[in-house]
Amino acid sequence: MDGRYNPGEIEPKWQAKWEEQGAFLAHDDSEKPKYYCLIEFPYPSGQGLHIGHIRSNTAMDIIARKRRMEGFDVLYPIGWDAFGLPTENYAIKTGIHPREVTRQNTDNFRRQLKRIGFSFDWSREINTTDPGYFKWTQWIFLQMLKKGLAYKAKMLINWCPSCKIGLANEEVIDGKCERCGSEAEKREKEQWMLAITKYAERLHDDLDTVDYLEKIKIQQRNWIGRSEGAIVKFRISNFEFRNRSNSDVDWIATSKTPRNDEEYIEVFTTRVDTLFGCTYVVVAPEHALIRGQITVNREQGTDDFSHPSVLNTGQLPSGRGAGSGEQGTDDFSHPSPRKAEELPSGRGAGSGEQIVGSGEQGTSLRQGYGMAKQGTANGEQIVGGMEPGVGIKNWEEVRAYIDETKKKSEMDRTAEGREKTGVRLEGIMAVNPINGEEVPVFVADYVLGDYGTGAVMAVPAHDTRDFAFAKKYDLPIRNVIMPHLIDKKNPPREGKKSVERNTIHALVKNPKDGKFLCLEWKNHPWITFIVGGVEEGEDVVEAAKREVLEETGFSNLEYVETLGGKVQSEYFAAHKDENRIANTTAVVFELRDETREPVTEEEAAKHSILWLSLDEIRNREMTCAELDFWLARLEGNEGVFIDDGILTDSGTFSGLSSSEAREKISAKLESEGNGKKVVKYKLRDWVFSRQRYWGEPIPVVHCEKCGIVALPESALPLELPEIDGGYSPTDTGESPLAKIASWVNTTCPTCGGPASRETDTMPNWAGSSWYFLRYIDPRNDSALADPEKLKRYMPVDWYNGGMEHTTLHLLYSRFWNKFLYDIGVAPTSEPYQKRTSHGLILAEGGVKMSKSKGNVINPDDIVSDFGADTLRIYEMFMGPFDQPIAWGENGLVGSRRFLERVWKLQEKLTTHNSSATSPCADPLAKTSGQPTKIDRLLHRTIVKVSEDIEAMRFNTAVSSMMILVNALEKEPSISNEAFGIFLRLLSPFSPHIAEECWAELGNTESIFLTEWPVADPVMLVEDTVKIVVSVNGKVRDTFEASVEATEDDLKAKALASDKVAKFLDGREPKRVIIIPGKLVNVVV
RNA sequence: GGGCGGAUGGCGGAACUGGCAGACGCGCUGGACUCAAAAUCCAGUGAUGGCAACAUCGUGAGGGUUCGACCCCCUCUCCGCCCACCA
Repeated sequence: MDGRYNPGEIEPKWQAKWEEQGAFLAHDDSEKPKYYCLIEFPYPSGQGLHIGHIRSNTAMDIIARKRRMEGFDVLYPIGWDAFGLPTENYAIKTGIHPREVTRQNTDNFRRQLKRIGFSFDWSREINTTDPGYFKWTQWIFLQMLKKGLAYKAKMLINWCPSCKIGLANEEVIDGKCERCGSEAEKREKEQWMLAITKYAERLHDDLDTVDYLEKIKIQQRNWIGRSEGAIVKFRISNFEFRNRSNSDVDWIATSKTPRNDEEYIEVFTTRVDTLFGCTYVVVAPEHALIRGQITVNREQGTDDFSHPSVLNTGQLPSGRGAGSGEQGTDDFSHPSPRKAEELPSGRGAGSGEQIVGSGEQGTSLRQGYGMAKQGTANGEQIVGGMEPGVGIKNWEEVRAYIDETKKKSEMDRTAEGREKTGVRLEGIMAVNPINGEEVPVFVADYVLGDYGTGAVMAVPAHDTRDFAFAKKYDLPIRNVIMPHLIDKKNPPREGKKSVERNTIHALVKNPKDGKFLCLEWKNHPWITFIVGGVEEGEDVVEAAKREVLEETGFSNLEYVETLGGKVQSEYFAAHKDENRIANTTAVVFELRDETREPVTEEEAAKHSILWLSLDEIRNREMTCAELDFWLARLEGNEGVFIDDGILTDSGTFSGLSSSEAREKISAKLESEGNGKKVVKYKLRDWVFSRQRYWGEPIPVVHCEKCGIVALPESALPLELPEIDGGYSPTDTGESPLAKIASWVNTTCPTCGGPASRETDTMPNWAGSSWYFLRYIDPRNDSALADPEKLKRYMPVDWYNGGMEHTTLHLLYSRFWNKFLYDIGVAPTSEPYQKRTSHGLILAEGGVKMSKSKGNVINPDDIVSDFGADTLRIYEMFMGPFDQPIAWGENGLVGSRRFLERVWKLQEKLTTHNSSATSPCADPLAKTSGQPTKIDRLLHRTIVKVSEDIEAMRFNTAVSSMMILVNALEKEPSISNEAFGIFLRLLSPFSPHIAEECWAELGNTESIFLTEWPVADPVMLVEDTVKIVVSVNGKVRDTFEASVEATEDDLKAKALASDKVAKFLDGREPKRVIIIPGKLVNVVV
């Protein structure tokens, strides 16, 4: 060692050596077990490497380096997710070819990453824009097309009328075009779709087989949105057929359902237990019943119930002529894309895409439309059928409503407090199959056309949305679920008989002072409202009035309201010596005057009258289990009870719990052909088209004769044509590719006739959906990757990335991998064994770093000023890895000082630079003799650092190394062995300084070829421990004790303490709690 | 509205499974070195009271469980992220 720590000198030196030695290459033929570390490959933006990239890359670099030292052959690859909007926009602005921009940016990123000293296998670098790469992206698309997972459908896209281009969702800010600020519109366009919904169940269930952070699993599950429920068929009465004749298809013949004059609305519900409370039915504006339009490409393949979501008569053959007989027959409990040969047709609307602003950090896996926006139109083509509004008498009004809905922007539909609107369909009624009751039918936009069946049974008593709608349109509210309570004060007693009764609580208010009439019982310590039973067939209000009169004599009451539905409570009725199951209705009255009739002596003997204000009721011990419900409802929290409970007024199902009732009611419906249990997913198919230049061309042509024809695999890669100048999309919203006639016009691979190329390109999620496979065999020209190599490396053992990618990217890539697994390409069903996430690095002040704010930190500056090792260790030390953290320069100084101190430790080495052989071959070499304090600390540090790395607690790992260095500094001398062990612990964090010091120790071999230190158990055993003595839980003293000290020893020693004696103050300890090895607590 | 996460000194953050709150780092204060400064080193650093030993208080607020609570339970406030009329 010569003098000062100079990272500017040693860092490039070691980087060059490692590269020269191929130190971090993965070996396909290695004997060692493999370990595949993956980070999300960056989008090479013009802004250069973000400080956040360094944090996540360093974390995985630490794991990769540790794994190598643990004897694994590690694959830690890197590449570029280089298709994407910023590059394209830059090209539009400057006219520079995106390929050139990409080249410059990747060069810069590569240079920056290499300066940090990451142990990437650079020989496997990939780039999604490289034809040798996207050849296989296109190939996968063709396989999906073959298996019927890729299809075309009409979709709404965001459209800027001023810029005349389609906008990705992230380009629409608050409903406006990001660039020009004009209001974005929706425009219908035919789009390529990928049927990810066919994999919904497996994507959901297989999460059980992988080791992802729980929060990631939760997000994935929520996104997939599995819900169990039931389809219920409501027959439409008064339905009038019209206009069958003008259909150009024989829909009757192709309709799978036996035709009769009954038509149905099918609703999806998760709460079939509330079916008796249904007082109307609502269909979405998009629903076929009111569109009255027959559509194709609807639903098929995405639903797992036996009937389509619209009128049975609406069924028509799909556009491909496959016949709608197929429709609905797919059973997706075991989806097998291998079998799915038909083009599944467009269930058009997609789910809400969320673009999660990841800033420039994290990775580029961030663009595109993602899954389609919710609430957009179904991909439908009108081919004939009924005329609009069949059977609907107020069709004009209905159509006006629908038109209005269409005009509403996405914003309006979700903003403005979401007041519910709708129109009743006059002339038709729906029949509730469980009780034969006719209920009205509405169209309302609070029902979504693309979820479930596009129709709901409305149960206002038990659904807040239905409730709001029912209130507004004055529809009946029927309570059929009772909350269930057990009275805690008088719980039911075992062995007593149970009696179920309908009861009332009368809440009688005196308008003079606002107080309520209560009863104070004489033989029991009770205060109650006026309580009583409801006679068979008696009206609850009448019953309540009667009870008030009988018990108190007040006779002139005005009925105010009934407080929601019944509440069931179980309690022990001491005055009757029996358990009661009381189904209680609360009725509110006001006194018109204080007229009182005489009360029988018997009643008068039982209780006396008490007037209590609401506050008193709340504070006094009322004997009323239902009190909380009554108070809430009195205060205007209307009686919508949305939880599970006990059924009431539900025919033979009354008395069942909600969950029992769901089973039994759906079983009954199914046995009668009126419904069945189903599972639904919120997940929508993936909109896969972009009207952009800088993406993978979709490798199909449109032939006048043959329709959509896939390119043969031999024609791949289909490369982008050169464009002079304009990379802007066309005025029509088509991709810029559409402008290049020489490229568009081609011949059909099937018939040789004229054909035009598809001009849409793929979203840049495409390239990132399978890149982890390509790393394994990145130069293979004849296959996506060699199957043997795939088998060696897959699955990815550890994949770390940002939470912003847990829904879209993670789901897309799992989907593609599963598809590739199904067609025999990928060796594992799940691509990633383990997934963790990092927190973002924010700018100082906790805001996002952005060019416009001028608060972007350039890693080059930090490396120049402090060194890569300092930057790395600081980013690990600054805070918990999984939490967002604000950047601050302050801590950097401390990290640099730490490395300086490490450097200086070399001066204390006992055998400085004296040996050419490796003095630290065996990490446990020096465990003989009496372990010193330093030995023990060293070995504890080995344990701490090892464990912390595995748990990604890098901050505390660094802290424990600092503690060790602080202690080593105080030693007069340090053994080479001890220092060597420490260097190995440090090496994954700050590899250059560790390697340099290691070489200075006289080692000729890289520190990364040594083994990861293992702690000697002997060194971890302490012979004395510090025992804390507390009195009443407050620490008063401590003492050293042997680890073998018995409880009695500890107790005696603790009680002998002067300080304890002082706090005992002569009193005898009541109790002494002894936790061996830790503390003694004296209780007085 | 729903889900997830968070709140600890002047600051970033520690605290295993309920057992000495504030590790480690930054900053600050004092000292050493220096003509001086930087760098480095040493000591101190939660608040309050006290010359001090020491005592009391203290982990967003309020309750509870416990011998003992940053940690578990209940209620609430605030912050972040994600989703959001999903039947």
